[in-house]
Amino acid sequence: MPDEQHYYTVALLRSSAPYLTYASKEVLCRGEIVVVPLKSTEKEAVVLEEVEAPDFETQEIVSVTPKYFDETQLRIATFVSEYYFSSFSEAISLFVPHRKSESKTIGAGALAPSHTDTLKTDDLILKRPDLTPEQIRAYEALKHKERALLFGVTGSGKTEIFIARIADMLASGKSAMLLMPEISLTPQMQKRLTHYFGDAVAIWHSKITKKRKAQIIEAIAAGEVRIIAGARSALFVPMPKLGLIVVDEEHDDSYKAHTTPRYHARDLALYIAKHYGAQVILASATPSVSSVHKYDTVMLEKPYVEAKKHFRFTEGEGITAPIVYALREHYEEGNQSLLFLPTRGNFKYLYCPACGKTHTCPYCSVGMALHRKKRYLKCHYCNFTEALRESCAYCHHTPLRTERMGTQEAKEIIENAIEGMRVELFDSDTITTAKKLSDALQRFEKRESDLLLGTQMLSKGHDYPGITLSVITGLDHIMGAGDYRAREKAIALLFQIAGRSGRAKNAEVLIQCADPAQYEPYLKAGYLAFVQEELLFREIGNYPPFVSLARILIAEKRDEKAAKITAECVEALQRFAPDVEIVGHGRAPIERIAGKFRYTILLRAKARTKLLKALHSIKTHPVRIDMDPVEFS
DNA sequence: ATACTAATATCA
DNA sequence: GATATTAGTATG
Repeated sequence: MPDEQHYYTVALLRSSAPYLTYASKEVLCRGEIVVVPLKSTEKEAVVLEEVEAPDFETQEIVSVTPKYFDETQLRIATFVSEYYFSSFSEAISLFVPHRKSESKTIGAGALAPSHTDTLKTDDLILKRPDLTPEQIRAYEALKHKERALLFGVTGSGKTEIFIARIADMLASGKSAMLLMPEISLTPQMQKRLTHYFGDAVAIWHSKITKKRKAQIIEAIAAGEVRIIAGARSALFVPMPKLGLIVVDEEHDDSYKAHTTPRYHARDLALYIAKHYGAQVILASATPSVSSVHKYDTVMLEKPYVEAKKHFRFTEGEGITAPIVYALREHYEEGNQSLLFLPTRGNFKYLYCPACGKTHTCPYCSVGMALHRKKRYLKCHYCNFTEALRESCAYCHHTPLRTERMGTQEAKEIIENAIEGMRVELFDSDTITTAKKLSDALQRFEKRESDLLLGTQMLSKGHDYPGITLSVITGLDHIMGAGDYRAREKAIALLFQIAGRSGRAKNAEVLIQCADPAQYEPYLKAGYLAFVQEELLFREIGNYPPFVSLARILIAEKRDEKAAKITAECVEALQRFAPDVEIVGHGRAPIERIAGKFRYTILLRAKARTKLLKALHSIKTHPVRIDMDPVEFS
């Protein structure tokens, strides 16, 4: 083997360059990661296949690393690149490579996962949760299903059920994966998992250090770590003998990646599980409309504590008198409350009362958010920042007013209105680190604060004990977003926030909206009743899960160029009618971001394959393709 | 992706 | 006319 010259096509990692061919004296295996010279630098690349000597000049690979992707990873990456329209390189770069073990030599056959039978079952702490009769019923119902949706209201004990299934995996020598939508949810879950499984649990997400990740990979290979739990990226950790993937809070849109490849971690989990013969459990108190339609639902009905909830409605915008009254009432009774402000309404904008203009970003067609504390204006989309101005840029009128309610402003209003009330801000501006999160929650738990005031973050599954009042404002903004998922988003949020209160005692939920009739029926009938009704609308209106959608985004510096590309794509796509329908095309809701003019085309098709075929025909145009979009701005 | 090159705008 | 900025192209 030593002196012969071999040639291999490779895919550069973290690059969209085409496959390149390099020479090697050594025999290389498909999937091995090598270092290759490119221009004047060196890059990591994955070996694809051996080829005949090409008719152009080739360079020698620099070195072979001890890392490799297995055949399954390569195949899943191929699927991801084709379905989500990325290069193969971008798709394979999602995966965490295996490490070659010392004992194995390089050569054909050496790259199969080398640790299929090295899992340690003997010295493992194997505690199981005690399940209630209702939990046992649900556990038995989903035990033998290849995939299932576990539906249970907040506090019904879903977690114990999938922990029981994880215990089953460990007992039978398999491993398990648990996905959560947010990094901020991992500490709580880690605590619970560690209680049952000790060091067999590892947490994985983008904030885990390189060094720690290397340790984890080592521990997985040694069979010590058997459960990987974390955010989206945990899905790409190589787990030998994978038997189960749990997707907790499966309805959460955070599972959709917002950089290429724009995969949906829940959907991809189902695809990956099929390759490994693993079970999938999707869990949520507000399951997605699509999942209810697609998968067998296992219900978990009885909450531990049967709390009575009283729902009340109020009109208006921002912090109104009825909201203050309710907060004061609960405060004076010595209870704690929670107040939700919508993320959209969370930004204050500079607004001129004389000419009516909003101060917009010079590069984007959006208002610039006002950060009053630091006295500057910032664009939410491109991060352009400028000093706060006193007079209107257009008509020089002074003073300027602020529009919409921010958390900071709401806090001040409430603190001024209610003597002594201690408000804990709980939004992504304030809660920037894990420490700040746990501190805030701890202060609340120790009753050093009386009100949790925040945005979207409040709807995620953190544990807030002792809340007797939940106030939800700005639901109409979400309901009015105008895309096909607006109703689902609004109703799910309502149920999530409502579920945060009254875990321990009877509670009140105050909902600020224009039209209670849009919400009230479901509060009585339950979330699944809403989903069933929504499914009827979706079927009639031709929306997912009855069709597949794709969104094409065109963003160019020159408006005419963007318009031209859009028109060309529309023309090319029209040839695929009636299999593929152009739902609409034109300027994007946010017309300009970072100086680029934006257009979108929305496509719909009954057959996914037809949709993919149409989209692959326009791949040559400079466009971004978003399959199964969850955002439409 | 990114280094390199051609094209075009900017400036003394 | 030289230089800075941008757009386009090939990379093995």
